[in-house]
Amino acid sequence: MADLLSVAKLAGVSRATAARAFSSPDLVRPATRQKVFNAAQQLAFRPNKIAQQLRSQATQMIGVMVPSLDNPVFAEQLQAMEVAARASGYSLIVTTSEYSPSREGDIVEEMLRQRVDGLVLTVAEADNSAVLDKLRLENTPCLLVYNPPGNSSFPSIGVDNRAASADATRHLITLGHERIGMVAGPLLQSDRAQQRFDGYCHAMREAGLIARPLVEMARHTQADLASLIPALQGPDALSAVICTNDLLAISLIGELQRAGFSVPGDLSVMGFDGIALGKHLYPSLCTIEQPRADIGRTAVHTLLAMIRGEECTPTPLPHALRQGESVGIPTSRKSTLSTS
Amino acid sequence: MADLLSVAKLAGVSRATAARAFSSPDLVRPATRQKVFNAAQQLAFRPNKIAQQLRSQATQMIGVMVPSLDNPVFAEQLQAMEVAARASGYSLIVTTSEYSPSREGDIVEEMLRQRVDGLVLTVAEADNSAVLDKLRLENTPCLLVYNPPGNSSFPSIGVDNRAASADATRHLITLGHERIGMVAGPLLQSDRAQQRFDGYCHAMREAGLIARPLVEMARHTQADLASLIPALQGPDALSAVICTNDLLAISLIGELQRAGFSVPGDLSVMGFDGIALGKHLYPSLCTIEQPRADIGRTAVHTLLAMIRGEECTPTPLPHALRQGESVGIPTSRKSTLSTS
DNA sequence: CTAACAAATGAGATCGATCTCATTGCATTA
DNA sequence: TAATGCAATGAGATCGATCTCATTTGTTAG
Repeated sequence: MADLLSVAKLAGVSRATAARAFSSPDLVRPATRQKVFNAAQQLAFRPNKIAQQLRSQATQMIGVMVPSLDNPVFAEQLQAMEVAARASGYSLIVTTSEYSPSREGDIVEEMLRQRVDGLVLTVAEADNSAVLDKLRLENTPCLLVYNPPGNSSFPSIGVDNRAASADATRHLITLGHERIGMVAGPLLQSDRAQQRFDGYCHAMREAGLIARPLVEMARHTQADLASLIPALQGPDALSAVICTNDLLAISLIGELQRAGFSVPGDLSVMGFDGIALGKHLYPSLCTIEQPRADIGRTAVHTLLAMIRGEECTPTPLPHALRQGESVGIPTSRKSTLSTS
Repeated sequence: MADLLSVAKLAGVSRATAARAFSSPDLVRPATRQKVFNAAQQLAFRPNKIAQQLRSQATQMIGVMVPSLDNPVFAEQLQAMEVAARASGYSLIVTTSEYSPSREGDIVEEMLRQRVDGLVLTVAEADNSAVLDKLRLENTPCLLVYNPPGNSSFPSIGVDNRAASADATRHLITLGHERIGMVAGPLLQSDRAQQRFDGYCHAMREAGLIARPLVEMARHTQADLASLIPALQGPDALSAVICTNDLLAISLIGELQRAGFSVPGDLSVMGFDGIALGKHLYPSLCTIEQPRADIGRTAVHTLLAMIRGEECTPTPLPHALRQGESVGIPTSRKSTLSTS
């Protein structure tokens, strides 16, 4: 590959002049400039970013780590990040931790060696994370996404999980539900799940209702109906559940229907995340919508500000309740209404 | 950040020895090695990949371009690629073209400047692509994913779209469907959609049935029922449709159900891609499963082989028909069966 | 005890672009 | 014509790691 030196030679100028022709054209006489450009064209010169990065001590690269791209929440966030980064001249190095804290460490170390200008991470547990402990000692700007701000001492982009979950719960309560449960993946799989459970408990208590224990599924994004069945029977049977993520909710709805239950007839189901697909299902998924694209964009812009050396204290982004057909009026209430 | 030189100084050795302590430890006397390691530890030395890359003329980075991460097909492929790449010591620079050929050009140029060791691309149209024309003149290894091999002269990883689509069609024909249609996004949005239509036409003709014209939806992954309604009415009403991708199929099913149609009662719907979610819906999505993770892994391994200088002529990966509840026996046939 | 050879280490160049500082060139003015 | 000044250009150092080649140290045999 042709380098600047060969371009300079062909143009009959020094490296310095050739470099200037590109980076500060007005410092070079038009005739000279043209000679350089012609030579560059002829040799198919392509500037070497590696050399620029070494010289300038900046890579214009952002390191991104998400748990998994198999979950549309992260993929959709990443899509927005990529567009925003590119618009600012930055590239993304994308990695996935597969929810494994040990991999988190290796990945971040690798990115630091690559001298990324900044990091955007979604870690398993922000409050108890070896990676973050290490990063606190570094001076590479670092931003969390989806992880609740907590004590991690890193700026964080995302919604207020606790409030959002409480809103979801209140929505069900307003519709007349009283026996509401929460369904999650393996316990404490993520700090967000924990916060969402807190929000649920809070809203239940607030309404004078009793919060049920978390119903744990074996997998993070796939429901096994058997674990839930007990809670759907007897006098205390749930009339509604909130799932800690949309994929879980969608698969739960599928399982319920396949088993002959009606949604929302027999059970109202809410999700959490607001992945795009949810809108197009039937019944459409009632869920808490996290502004995924907005989160991605904001993350990039906030990180770029940090890289520029500005102080940043991001505020939580607004969540929204997305109405959907997967939630209805509880059966008991319906009969009450019809007989009144 | 501490560099090798300061480590060398602190250890009281030359740069060369310090470097050797890391890259070829057996060339350095154990005692010296230890001195270097101690100094490195003390200064929190972290090797600078940029310098290594400049020196070695290799980045251990793969440039990846997909149309959009909003479609789980690409996200799931990318997830597998990332894991495979990391396992081989490579990192991914991830970009999205948003289905825009002009952006494809900018993105690839940017990656070439970054001196990625190789490229994995999914382009809009492989047979008529400005980017690929340019890349043919470069010597950066390049691999296509999902794009049919065609005349692009680049190795390509993916399934045989034509055969897969024909298989889907035959599946419906075997069940007794005769009035089968195909639903796609905006025409020729991608070469794959075209091939899938070809396969459908082929299988129809083969069975002595008439292939219907493609039903085009305004958007690539979202169905608008109105465009399809005409084809569902009259004596020639369709009994089954194949969608060119799963998202389209899922949203079509939702729209149909919402409008009071039964799936598969009134219309059988097949998808194409095999995204994970399809299995958990009710009705579960009958679809052609592309081995997305396998495609991602194979892409990485094939590209690495190309980078090593090996010749590669990848063969299409096997697709599979995934049975699902969204497809059933046609009503007419059902009555025939029950009366016989 | 020293020649001969191997092991260990160091000096300096290299990868490609860019920055600083010095120098040349040209024009304007006294 | 010579002096002053700015515009244009070049020489060389720099970023950090590594490779080649030369040199030194250490070891063993004669």
